[in-house]
Amino acid sequence: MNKKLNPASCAVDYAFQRIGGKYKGRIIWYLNDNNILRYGELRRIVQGITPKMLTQTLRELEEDGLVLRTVHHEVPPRVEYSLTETGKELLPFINHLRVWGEKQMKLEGDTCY
Amino acid sequence: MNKKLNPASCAVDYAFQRIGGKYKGRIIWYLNDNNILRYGELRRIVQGITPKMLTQTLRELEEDGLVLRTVHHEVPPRVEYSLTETGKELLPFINHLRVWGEKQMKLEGDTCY
DNA sequence: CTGTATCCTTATAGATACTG
DNA sequence: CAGTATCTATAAGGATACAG
Repeated sequence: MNKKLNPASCAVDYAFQRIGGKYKGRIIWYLNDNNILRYGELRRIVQGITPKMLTQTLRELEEDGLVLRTVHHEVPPRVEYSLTETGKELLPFINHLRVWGEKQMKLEGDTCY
Repeated sequence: MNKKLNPASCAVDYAFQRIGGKYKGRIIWYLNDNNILRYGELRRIVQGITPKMLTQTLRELEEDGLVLRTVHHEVPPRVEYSLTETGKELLPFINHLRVWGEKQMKLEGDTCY
């Protein structure tokens, strides 16, 4: 352990850790094109996600500098999420991956549930 | 459950499932540029991986059509792994992700261990 | 509305020994 | 050389109730 990986492999691992996980890709994708979404909107759009996972995922994305969290101190409270510039830099790749995924799914006859 | 996701989010999830996991990104990256690597070579290069995980990961990549496994029936046995055309289509994505990761690591002052 | 807290289940990965 | 098998540990995710 604690052996030095070569820089290339290390960065690949690093990036996957930052955008891996069950919901991060989807959330980044939903926030594309300067979408600004509220907590409740994300909760509906990211179907099946529990509040715990949504909060946890958003916090990680925020700590990693990919997502901006804006709190409006109103009653009832309003919290909006959007992509940072760093997060937006990932959009072309997410999109590339999405296109690849769609192609693969067609080849395999898979459907989305 | 069993609700239909919209196609875009579905494909993103699909793709992440296919290339997620702790070692898949690295292995795909190591097999770039038409590299052909033997089991033992991968075992050395993917530092810290156990034979169980290496085999498991390679099998999944093979089943997903990203990696080609070629068995040479010799003594001692020789098994070579390479990227399929489908797998090669992911290289730009992996590479961009790697560049992004390197940039982020520099910003944060992270190092590779 | 936007979360937390707690407990529980499942998925993923690691250690180690062994085989054709 | 290229794996398997078995067991264990840890991480990730899910269910549910509740709070500011």
